[in-house]
Amino acid sequence: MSYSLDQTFAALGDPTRRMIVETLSAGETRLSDLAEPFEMSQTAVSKHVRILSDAGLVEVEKRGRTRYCRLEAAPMKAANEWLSDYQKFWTNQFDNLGSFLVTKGDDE
Amino acid sequence: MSYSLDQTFAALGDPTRRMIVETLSAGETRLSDLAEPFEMSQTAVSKHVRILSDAGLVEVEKRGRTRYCRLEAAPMKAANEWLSDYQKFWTNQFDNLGSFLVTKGDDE
DNA sequence: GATTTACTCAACTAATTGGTTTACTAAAAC
DNA sequence: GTTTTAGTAAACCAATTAGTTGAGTAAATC
Repeated sequence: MSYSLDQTFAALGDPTRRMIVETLSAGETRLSDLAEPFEMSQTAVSKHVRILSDAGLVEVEKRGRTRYCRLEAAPMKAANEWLSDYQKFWTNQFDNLGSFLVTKGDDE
Repeated sequence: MSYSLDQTFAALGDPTRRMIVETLSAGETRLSDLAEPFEMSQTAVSKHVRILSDAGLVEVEKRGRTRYCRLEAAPMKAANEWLSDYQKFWTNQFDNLGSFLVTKGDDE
């Protein structure tokens, strides 16, 4: 139910794996089709998918001889929420001295 | 100006570094003070800060013999936006078949 | 039933990571 | 001016990562 932010962030810190996630956002995809666009062996892509599935970001289902992969976005929610806590630091550029506290409750 | 998502996500995929970010969100902190709560050498913490600063997440300023660290949240914005693209996959639990396209434009 | 397809598993390699210690520099304090 | 403080830099180590190849299995096709 709760996957670690460690695994989620680390899994997403690789361009191949983010590409896989992007592909899967279009819908369920066969492992071999996932691997096709990459210039690396299917074994390598399979390992990436394994890391994503260990992180809870991908579900792999075996039907016949084929592995179907689909996105499981739940862990991304936690990552997104963790990041959102820092939104105040990038929306306005405060002087990074905690001065944002003063503006708490203001409307624009 | 644009730091890589690779570096941002990878940097945040470590609990020590996320703790450092959390600490820095309270305001500028000396490197030695950052290191204090961790059960590892200051050198190790210094390396973590280096990774955060390479990722653009932390600015280090030398004043006298002391290094002052402060949060630079800008790269987190990009990471947050990347994640937000997948929000539709965790807000309602669609059957991961792209069926959300049908509901585009619905209210609630 | 032989062949092809879609994979996994195991073994290996090179590079990176996360940590250590020891030695050094530079600023501050005594 | 000696000592302490705050830090870096270099060398090292063990574990992990990102890839490879080669062999094997199980399902589909011919």
